[in-house]
Amino acid sequence: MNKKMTSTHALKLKNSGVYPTAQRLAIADMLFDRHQHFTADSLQEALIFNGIKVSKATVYNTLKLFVEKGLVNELVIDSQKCFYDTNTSHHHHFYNIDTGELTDIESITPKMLESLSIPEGTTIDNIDLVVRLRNH
Amino acid sequence: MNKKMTSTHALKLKNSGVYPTAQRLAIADMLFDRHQHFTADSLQEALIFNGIKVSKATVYNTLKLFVEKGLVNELVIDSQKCFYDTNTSHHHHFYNIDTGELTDIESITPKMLESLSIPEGTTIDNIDLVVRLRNH
DNA sequence: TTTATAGTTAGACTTAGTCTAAATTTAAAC
DNA sequence: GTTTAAATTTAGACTAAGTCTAACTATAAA
Repeated sequence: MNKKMTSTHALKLKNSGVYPTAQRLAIADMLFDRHQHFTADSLQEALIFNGIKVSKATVYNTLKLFVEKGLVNELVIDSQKCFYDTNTSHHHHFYNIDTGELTDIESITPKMLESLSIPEGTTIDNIDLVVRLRNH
Repeated sequence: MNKKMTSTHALKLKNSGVYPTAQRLAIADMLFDRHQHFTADSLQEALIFNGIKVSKATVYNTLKLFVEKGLVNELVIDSQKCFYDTNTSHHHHFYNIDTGELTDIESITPKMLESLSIPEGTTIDNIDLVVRLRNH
């Protein structure tokens, strides 16, 4: 498993113009095998749990770099901490404020918004739509 | 101006089940005369600028209370700080990540999303749609 | 007036994230 | 292989937003 995966990830980094250092590869290995949501903190914990020691500064630097290069997306879901998503396709989110659970709403269209079907046992607290602009 | 306004705001607080203390009224006077976007910090600065001394704890407590009572809305626009909005009607936002400018998109319908007209001189960086759920 | 309750306060504390300057790694040149 | 230069990583100090606590103050009710 590891040999092949690692080289795949190394290639993925190189193709995005990211020099594949040991730490970046360790982080890529943690993230890119499946789509997932995580925070800087949860990522570092997972690394440490797997015996990989990476400093906080490197975790933050690497995430910033991966976001710049389009390898992960930044999610503004909570005002207190930043979430990341390895699913970089255009999609949206359910966020359960009681459980903290974050799940994808794949390929929503404006029409679907009208009759959005939500997970069982939950009610909508609010819907936030934020259009982030840049000056050009 | 002040006598009438103050009593209007006192009434507004009472109607929402908020006991109108001096500090809460001072905050209500700052906020409710017009719809506006603000942070806990900018609110406290504005109060101090107007010679009204209110502690940080009270600013946070009061905002939490006002949110609970539906007098202001909490906006998750930025992962670093919480924005508030005195416009509690259902609407969405443009957020200019270069200037920090936050403006309303009033009464957007799913259909309007398809052909959203954005402010001159800007491009869309991303659109985040978050559906916040509660367990019931 | 007293007493109980609610609200306010300063400042210590927490948490997420940034910054800095030194140490390490790597690539390239010799 | 060594040396050198550039990029990366690191620990830990620092910042900013927000929470907590325990003392103090104001208010309401008896």
